[in-house]
Amino acid sequence: MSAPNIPESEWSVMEVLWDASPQTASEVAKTLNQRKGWAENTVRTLLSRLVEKGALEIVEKAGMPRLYAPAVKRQAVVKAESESFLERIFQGAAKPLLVHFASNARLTPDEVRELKTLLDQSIEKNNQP
Amino acid sequence: MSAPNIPESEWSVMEVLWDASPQTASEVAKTLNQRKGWAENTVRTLLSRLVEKGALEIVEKAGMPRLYAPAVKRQAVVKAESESFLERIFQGAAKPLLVHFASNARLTPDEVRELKTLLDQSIEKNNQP
DNA sequence: CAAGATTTATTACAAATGTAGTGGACGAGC
DNA sequence: GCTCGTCCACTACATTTGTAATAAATCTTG
Repeated sequence: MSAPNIPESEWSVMEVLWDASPQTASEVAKTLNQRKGWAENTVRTLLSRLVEKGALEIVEKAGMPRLYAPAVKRQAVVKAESESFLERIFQGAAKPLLVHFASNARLTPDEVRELKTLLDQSIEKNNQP
Repeated sequence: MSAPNIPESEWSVMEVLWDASPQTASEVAKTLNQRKGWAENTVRTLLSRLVEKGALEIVEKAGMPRLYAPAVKRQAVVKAESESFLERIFQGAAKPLLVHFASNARLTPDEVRELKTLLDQSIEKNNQP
């Protein structure tokens, strides 16, 4: 089951908790009420669904409201989502994807330099698998 | 409404028609039956939904089965999906996305060269907007 | 033209998603 | 102890998606 599937609105909840955790439901709700105008119960529902699918975990504290925290690393979910996106839209071919984003991105010269370095490293890695 | 939202299974249908069009429903169905094992009616349903949302158009021919053809360019939909993905997963920041895919991709030296060239061009473009 | 084959339209139905409302449990004050 | 505000669990309900089946219209062919 590795990285769970996280639809858009649940993703917003994860963001909040990846930013800072653990938090209580009402803290998360407050944030998302401001950001998205969502009702408290909406956020609570999303929290529950995320717990069910193993993306969040609950920290119980005697007498205190529960605290929620990510059970999966952002990195891992980003990776999974990225792979599925790559598969879906670019048939798994990374190059066209990179071409697409490289052509459309507005990057600073520094960023370009960094990326070029990364690309070079990716070759080296390929040579010693 | 520019580029319509196209979920995964509908995307498979689009692929078939972007590859070659126009085609009849049963032609598309035959292809997808092989690729995915889908029933004819499943494909017909997806075709209808895609017509409804304006992603496909029907070419009526007197006495002949209808032909379906894309009403939106692959390019355009790829662009829209890419933007939404970038927004959703990488908060709209192209660099982290590129870093992610550049680090994980297995690219040939030729591909790397090509991408580096593209990156350089992206800078030039930035300098004369 | 009747019967079967093909095409099209309508309907089905469960799971997932977006977005809450209701009602009960529990602790803080009056 | 009763009342009010929180917190939590359960329920709700429309849409979208995945995956078809059924029925109606039409074409083909004996």
